[in-house]
Amino acid sequence: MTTELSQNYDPAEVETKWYKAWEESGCFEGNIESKKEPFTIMIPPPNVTGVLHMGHVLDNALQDIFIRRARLEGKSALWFPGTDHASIATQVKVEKVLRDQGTSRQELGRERFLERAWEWSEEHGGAIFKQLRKLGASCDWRRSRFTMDDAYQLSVQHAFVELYNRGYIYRGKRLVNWCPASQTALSNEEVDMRPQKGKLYKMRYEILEEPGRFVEISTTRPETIMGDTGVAVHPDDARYADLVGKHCWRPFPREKIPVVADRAVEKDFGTGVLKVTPAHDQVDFDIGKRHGLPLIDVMNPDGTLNGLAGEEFDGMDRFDARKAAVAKLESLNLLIEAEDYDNNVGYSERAGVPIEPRLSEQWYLKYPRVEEAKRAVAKGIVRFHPKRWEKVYLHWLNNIQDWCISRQLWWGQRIPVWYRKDSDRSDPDNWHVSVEGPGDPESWEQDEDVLDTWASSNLWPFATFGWPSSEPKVKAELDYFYPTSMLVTGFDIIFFWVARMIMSGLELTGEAKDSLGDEEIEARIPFKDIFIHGLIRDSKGRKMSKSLGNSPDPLDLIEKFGADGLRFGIINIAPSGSDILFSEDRIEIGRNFCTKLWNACRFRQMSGELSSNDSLDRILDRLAGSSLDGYGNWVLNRLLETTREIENQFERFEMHQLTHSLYRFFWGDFCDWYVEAAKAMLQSKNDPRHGVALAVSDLVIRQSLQLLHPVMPFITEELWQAMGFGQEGSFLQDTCLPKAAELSEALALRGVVVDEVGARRIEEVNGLISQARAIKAEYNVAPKRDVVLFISPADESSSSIVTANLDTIKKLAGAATIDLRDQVENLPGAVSALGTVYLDLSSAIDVETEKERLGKELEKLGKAIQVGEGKLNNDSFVEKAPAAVVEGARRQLAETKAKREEVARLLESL
RNA sequence: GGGGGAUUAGCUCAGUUGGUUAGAGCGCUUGCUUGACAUGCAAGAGGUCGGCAGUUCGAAUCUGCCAUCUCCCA
Repeated sequence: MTTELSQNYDPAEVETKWYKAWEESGCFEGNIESKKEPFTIMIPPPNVTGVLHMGHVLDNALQDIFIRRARLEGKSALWFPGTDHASIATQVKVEKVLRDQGTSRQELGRERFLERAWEWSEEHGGAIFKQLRKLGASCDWRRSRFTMDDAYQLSVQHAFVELYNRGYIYRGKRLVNWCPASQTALSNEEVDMRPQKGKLYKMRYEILEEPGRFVEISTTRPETIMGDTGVAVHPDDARYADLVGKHCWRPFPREKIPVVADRAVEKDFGTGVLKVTPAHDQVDFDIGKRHGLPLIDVMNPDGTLNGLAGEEFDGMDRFDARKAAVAKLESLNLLIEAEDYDNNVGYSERAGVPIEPRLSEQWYLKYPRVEEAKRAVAKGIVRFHPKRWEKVYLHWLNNIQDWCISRQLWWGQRIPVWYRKDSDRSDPDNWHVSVEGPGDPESWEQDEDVLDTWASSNLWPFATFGWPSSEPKVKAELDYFYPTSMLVTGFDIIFFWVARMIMSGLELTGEAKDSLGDEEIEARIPFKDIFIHGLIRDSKGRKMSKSLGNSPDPLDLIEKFGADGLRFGIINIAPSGSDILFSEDRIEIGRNFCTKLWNACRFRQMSGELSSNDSLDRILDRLAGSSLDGYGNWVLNRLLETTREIENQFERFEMHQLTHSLYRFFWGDFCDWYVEAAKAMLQSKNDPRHGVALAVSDLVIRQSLQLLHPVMPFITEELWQAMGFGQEGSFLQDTCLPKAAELSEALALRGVVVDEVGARRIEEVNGLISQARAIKAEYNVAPKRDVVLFISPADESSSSIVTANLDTIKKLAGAATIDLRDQVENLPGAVSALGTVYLDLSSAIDVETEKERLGKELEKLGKAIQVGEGKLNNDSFVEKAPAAVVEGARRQLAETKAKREEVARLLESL
């Protein structure tokens, strides 16, 4: 079943064709196959209304690579897809639409708003799945889950109730990050610190006990003066020691407030005197607590000031209030100066407005299993790749703070708590917490709030399977697929998501227990390996954003480079660092590599029959009994090396070298050297080496396609079929990728022993060819095959290698004839490990050019000899270094010396 | 203030337990329509591996200090 390859590769056609065939055949479906080892990845669920961006391309290309590799290794692979409801992000978008339509969620009411949100998510949802298919993602689409699915919501409620009953969830009144735009609390992780150009105001408050004496105070937030309930200085600050215990006048509303001493005050900041506004700042809140200062909340939920701020400020926006407060200070002659000041201000990540520390009653989660979560990573039960991210993870866990999980939003999972009607909500006696709700609903009202999105997505690895249902299917699947094999995600959500999944997995996927042993940890963790990749930025290192317009649409890139080209390109530039600088130039390599692959196969098709390719055994049998030529041996040796290299990369999760290994071997070794060398053997069908060259090519191409398939699934599938490697109705991914050791053994079984020493000699032949080409280039001789070369071999064995490969050397160096001679005079020559190669020039040689070239070479060799001799003359090197290293150095030095002698002789002869 | 990371060719980056004369892609220069491929082929220029000290027979690699940049947390 072979097809002739067209002259050009058409990704669009090939990609559509194969994705359809794959999906229809069900080959992406992950099922329990008890004889196979499971390999599971849960997709980091994208926002339901999101569209594919470059970050998704990288993240999902990586997951697909691991999943497809697992299939080739004979595992039962499951890549579980789904989407996240993205509570605040989606609500913000829907509210914007409502605003544009002249209405608001408040006007619609909860029920109708939720209808609109569902409409929105159904209308825009699923788009990203179509895009992921274009990318080639081999997810088990049948299983796709949405965090707002009924079953998933049930899991979330169950988890809440369970954690509540186990004492991890409590209600608390404290300062939260308040978003005045969305009017909800946010967790610390949802707040971005952004540098701001602001003003630092210096003002003065009069001392109550000493009329006429003032204390100078610096602040960036004069609009909160009305909430001041104290003034603080550092206890060691001699300047103000006498003031502690006295009072000063808050200018408006005029009120006496105490001066307290507290270590939280920075002596060197501003005047060293801090106004304390406990209801509007975390530090002030803590100071207020220590000194018993009252809390005065002067702000409304929407960020306007309220009546407590005084009549003139009532209803004023917080930013206007700042100006008004400054003006008022000025009019009271209390403002000393206003200087420019750069500071960091917290912004709501989603709504993009400055957050407001605000006193509020919320639900908190005291994280469960913190100790075990640390132990899981410290002991290597859960492994980060690259490893350094475990430091970031552990550092966060060591400084962990309770998590505010309630959100004053509507789009999301409603908190399963009911309060007795018309009663005090702060009193737990009036609470009902359950999945089912109270038996007499008419006497209760449900908490209006929903849960933080991450409080539902942290159950993703097991809730997707149906946890905590006791259905046999759910149990069997969890038994088989959980813990999942790995997680692939960006470093930016290690806190948001990764750590929280680990803790919830440890707490919820088994019985409630005081502490967990290592074996229990191993059974409960959500995944064993965490592959962390960087974030994609533009070529100047800026974040990709719609407003900058520096974020390319992946679908455009797919159109331009092909999905395979994009995948190869993006993986190729994704190093293990934290940022990935993207530019189109840098992924061209992917498209070019596809073209190369295509053409190499096309050349193979032109070179001979493809009729006996349909199994590895049949190809190997074609090699049985035939003696492998030098280049065949060399390229098979490189094939085995490359296969081994890639095995190691997958074992170690070091993907940054993957494309380099594949590229170097297929392009740099196979195409550039083997195919070119084989052309000599393929010239005549009567050449006994003809069949061997075809069999070697087929073996290399077959194995390469398998190795490349995880990175470039489409083109490899197309070529696999076209080259006759496939069998009717089967796909590349259903085949078994032989390991290097297995392949080597299978070859040996047929009497083909790949020999490394012989391979090294071919490297030397290549070196000689390069030298010949270099001389020709130096003399501007066109690389045609009409020159005459002379070679004087370095020794007997070199002579036989050169002789054995003479037609290849001719072909690759571009020579009509090559004569072996002992000595050659007055011709430009270059020295290689195998001997000296000379270019026969019909005209006289350019002595000056030649002198310069050889002089440079001589200098280089001289330096190398100095280094080598220095080492070997050093007794302690010879004594202490490993014998192999010393031996290597000796051999190297001898070779270099011989070369230098030869170059010196050439120079002399001029 | 606390913690992480980076610094290697013009640019973006490899360099895995320290061991030949430090590599790749892009860019640059030169020459090639060699019947697989100009999305290509060949040759070449370009680096005192941020600085200083230390450990070692041997350091881009390990340790310390310094400098610059960067990210995260407060």
